[in-house]
Amino acid sequence: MVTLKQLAKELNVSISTVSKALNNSEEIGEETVRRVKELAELYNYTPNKVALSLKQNRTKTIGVIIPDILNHFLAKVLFGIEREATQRGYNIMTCISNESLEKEKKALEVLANGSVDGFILCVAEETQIKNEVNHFKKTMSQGLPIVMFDRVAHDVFCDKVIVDDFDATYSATKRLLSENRKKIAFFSSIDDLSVGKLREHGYKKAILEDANQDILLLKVKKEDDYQEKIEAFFKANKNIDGVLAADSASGIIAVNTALHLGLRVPEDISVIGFASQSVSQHSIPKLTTIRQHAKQIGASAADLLIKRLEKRHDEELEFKTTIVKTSLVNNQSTLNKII
Amino acid sequence: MVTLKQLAKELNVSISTVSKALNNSEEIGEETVRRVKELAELYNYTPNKVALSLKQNRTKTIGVIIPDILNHFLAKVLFGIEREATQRGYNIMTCISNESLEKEKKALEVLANGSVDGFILCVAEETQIKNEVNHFKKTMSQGLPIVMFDRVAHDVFCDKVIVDDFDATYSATKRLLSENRKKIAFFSSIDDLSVGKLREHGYKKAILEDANQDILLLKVKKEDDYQEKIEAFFKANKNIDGVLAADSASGIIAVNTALHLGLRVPEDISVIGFASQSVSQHSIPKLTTIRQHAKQIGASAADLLIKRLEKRHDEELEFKTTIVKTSLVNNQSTLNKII
DNA sequence: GTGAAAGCGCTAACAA
DNA sequence: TTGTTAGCGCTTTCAC
Repeated sequence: MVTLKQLAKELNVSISTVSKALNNSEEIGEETVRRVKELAELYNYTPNKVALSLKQNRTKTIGVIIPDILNHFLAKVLFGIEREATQRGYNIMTCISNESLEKEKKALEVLANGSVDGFILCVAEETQIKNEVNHFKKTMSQGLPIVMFDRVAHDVFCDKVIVDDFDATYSATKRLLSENRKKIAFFSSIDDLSVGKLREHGYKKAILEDANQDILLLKVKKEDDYQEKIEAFFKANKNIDGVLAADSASGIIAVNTALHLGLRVPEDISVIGFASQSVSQHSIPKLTTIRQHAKQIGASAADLLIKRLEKRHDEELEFKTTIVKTSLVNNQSTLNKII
Repeated sequence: MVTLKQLAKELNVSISTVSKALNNSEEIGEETVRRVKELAELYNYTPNKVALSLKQNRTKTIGVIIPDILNHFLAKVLFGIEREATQRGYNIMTCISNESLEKEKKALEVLANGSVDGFILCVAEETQIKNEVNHFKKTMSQGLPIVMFDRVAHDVFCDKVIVDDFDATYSATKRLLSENRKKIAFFSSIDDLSVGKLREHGYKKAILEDANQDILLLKVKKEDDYQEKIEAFFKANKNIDGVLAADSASGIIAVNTALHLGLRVPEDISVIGFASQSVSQHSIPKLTTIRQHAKQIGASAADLLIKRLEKRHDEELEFKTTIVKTSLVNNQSTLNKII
């Protein structure tokens, strides 16, 4: 990499003259500016990012901590973050916590040494289970803002971007009820997560308060064979005519299992799941899905953080919680709406 | 962040003493070392990463350029890269090229200003179509090593990690032939990619040279409705009894479509696809899949790059191409092997 | 055993 | 209009 020093030497001017010329300072003569810019162009000069960061005490880099990059929703949020950040001149450093509290702490520490200006993160499962928040507070007290998305720690005051999980499953369940379904089950492999709990509550509210039916839960563990579990559940609970699936896999597998058992979808049984567009094609009929608008969640999170990073120092900025509404994409695993 | 300066002031010693004490230099007295370390501990001192980078002229950061983070295979490679890098004390800056040559160039430029010590990347689709390689060469000539994985540019001399795509589809096709299949089709939505071409060649070789059957290709575009296309293809080409799917979606959809059309899988038709473990569960029977060991690909790529970054300056290191062998996971969408 | 000083590449206040 | 200087935080050589 060519430096200001080298340009200065070659042009027989001082370093600061070169610097000012390149930054279009009014101070420098037209002719000099021209000469400097020409040589800079020729040598493909770009300011050294590290030196700039040191000088300006900010890196224009955002630390992103994701629990699981293989989760399609989280990957999509990352995509949204990256796009928004890039557009606004920020880079992202990505760490994967693997749902582990220890790794999450480590990632915060490693990046809080001047590498990044702030964090966007989704709280790890273990962290949520243990309800640990000190590492977040500590990081923020060091002057590094945090934006949490999807799974958030309620006891931490920071910007947040969340999904209306409760409303989403509440309305989806009502949707199944409007098809006159009498025995609606709820499948989940994420009942340890804050969002998993919210989704379950939405279902329960609709079932108990609006329909006076019984709750019917299937909780699957990540290491289970979903197909086996779901098939066994269908066999143990006859006449299930509706399924609401809280995670991305069990909706598709529910449809395929129902078909496998000779049921007609959606005539005999109606299924709604949380899934991406691509995964919703993995069943015939295609799965009716709750879309979370992951990209927009990512973009909003990046926007909130960058706004905070770029506010004037004297300016106060209240912590904000943005709710990104889900939408229901009607495919063929449900009937046309009746009510 | 507390700095050496502040510690020095508080301890009434010089900055260099503090620095040396913290770095366990022999020069400094035992007692001083103790005092310094105590205060550093108390204030939670960590060296400023940016200052270190500037001083040492290396960032311990790897730039990763991924064409599509929503592609499960690529996300998994990223996972492997991140893990290996973290273990070895490196951070990663992630950019997404979105399969665009322009963005790929931009990402290289943006990060080649001192932000990273080297790159790991998978060539964008547009770049492969236009066969453009100058931006890679330019980056390398600036002293930034590149490691390419999966889709590589053959005209660029650098470290590479690739999959044995040709062998994988060749053997998979032979596997179908060994089940005595007489009409084997090849589904692909990635025939623009280097790996897509290799996979097609592997299939063709087995069909033409080993079986003397006819080639039967279905090429799907990303924006197509896969279900429609595949169903139409099955209807237009009766008696297909084997499918080899080159991308991650069409295998699953092939199984589900076959079932939907009343065929028995694997009795009437046998299907093999490229897919992850989780996606292979999206059909009943589960899809027999070619596993690419994405995590290991990522880990190998990171290893190659870090080795190069950490070699002594006088040391020569030849460019290396690592081939990560695929393996076939036998699920129930194929018969038990006959031959 | 400890400290002063230089320097990594850059910007900006101040001097000329 | 241009140059000198200080300083961001750190390591390291060289004096003391």
